Amino acid sequence: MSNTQTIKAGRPKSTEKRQQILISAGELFLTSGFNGCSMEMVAKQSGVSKQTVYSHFSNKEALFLAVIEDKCAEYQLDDRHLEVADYSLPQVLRERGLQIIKLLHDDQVIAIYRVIIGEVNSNPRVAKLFYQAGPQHNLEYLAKCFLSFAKQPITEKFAHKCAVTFSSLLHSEFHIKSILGLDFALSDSEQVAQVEFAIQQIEKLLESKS
Amino acid sequence: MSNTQTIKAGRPKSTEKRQQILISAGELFLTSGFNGCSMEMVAKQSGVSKQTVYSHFSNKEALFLAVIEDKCAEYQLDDRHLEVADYSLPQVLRERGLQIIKLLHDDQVIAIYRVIIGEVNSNPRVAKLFYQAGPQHNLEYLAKCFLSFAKQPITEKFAHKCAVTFSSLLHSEFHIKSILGLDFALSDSEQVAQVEFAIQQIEKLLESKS
DNA sequence: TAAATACTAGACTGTCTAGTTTGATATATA
DNA sequence: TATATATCAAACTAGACAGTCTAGTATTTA
Repeated sequence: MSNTQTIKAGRPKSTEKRQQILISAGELFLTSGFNGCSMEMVAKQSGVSKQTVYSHFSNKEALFLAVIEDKCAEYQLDDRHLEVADYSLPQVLRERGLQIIKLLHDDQVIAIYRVIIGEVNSNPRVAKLFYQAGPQHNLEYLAKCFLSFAKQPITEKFAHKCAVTFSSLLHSEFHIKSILGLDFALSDSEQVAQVEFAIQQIEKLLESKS
Repeated sequence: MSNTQTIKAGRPKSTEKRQQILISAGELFLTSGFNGCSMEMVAKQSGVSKQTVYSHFSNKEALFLAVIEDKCAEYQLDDRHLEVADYSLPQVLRERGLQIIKLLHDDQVIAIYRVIIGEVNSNPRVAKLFYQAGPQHNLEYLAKCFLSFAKQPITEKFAHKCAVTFSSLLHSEFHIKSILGLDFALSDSEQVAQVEFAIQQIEKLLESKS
């Protein structure tokens, strides 16, 4: 294999400019949507010429994809519960559950959902990428937690069922409301209550299986 | 009050044409999105001149709103369980639950979610209208069913909690997957199993309260 | 210094589309 | 029949925007 950082003659592309373009495009895409923002606006907001935008990203779709990849990385939750041996299942669910609810309350995250859904027809690949990096990864992680921390040994399939159920109960009704731009925000105490409720329901599910 | 069907001189607008425009615009909006279809395309597909489209709907947004209102009416579920006295709660939930899951599997319904979410920024009013006519109405109806058919008397608040929980369990993970354009479809037997699972969980919830 | 590439500013092309206008024809009421 | 409105077809306006091109300047390696 050749060097990934191929040495080229001439002036190198500025990574700062690339980063600035990604940041500005992120802001614009997430507030105005894919169609609602032009390459002109991206260039202006990043303090860069239009040609520079095109030199870093071959077209608008490529820029969109890069922005979404960037956002997925930025909003990745820590997957560190599995490494701590002396956690109990409720503790893990309590912590992770609250993290998830907080994430779903973030304006940027809601905007990502919205803009990706708005582009499903023209950019199905982006939707898949987002789903895998976000919701799916999260479900798989929850399933692993159930497998590791359940008192009774359980099957992978049942662990996944628990993960989906827990996740559904967390999302409750507020998630779709948030995406639809309606009033939805839970207060801090409501968020905690929602997590506790989900944990209770999951414990009943686990009991009925043992 | 004056007559709603005000008599006007001259040739009256054709209700058939109006209907045909609504149908064609519906197809186009739902398959290509709001930005993905032009008034030109709507006119052509309805076999009508562009001017006629504008004579029935003052602009593209008004047409969009009319289309969504139309679709909301078209996909309204029957609210007839409440009128039947000798239903049991599980029976009601079984029937209504399956109706809901079937509805969420309908391509048109999924497309409606998608196009409305894609237009939230520019048309928040449409999103609200849709939510009220669809998800919210459904939750309220479920809550009424819980109030009417629960064996033990329950509070309105708890009935609502049951409705939201039942609904969340039905939507499970497949709803967001469907909106994101990913593989999601449950087989008939999986649909039934999902409903039964939700009912079981709800019964546990009701027991723990009594 | 020479060759190569990045970057800028701005003009430019080609296309698309919401909405209007026009002038002719059709269909309703009185 | 006279009048009012609907409908059609087609041209038109006005603006937006993705992507290209140009010509000059800046920065890098060899």
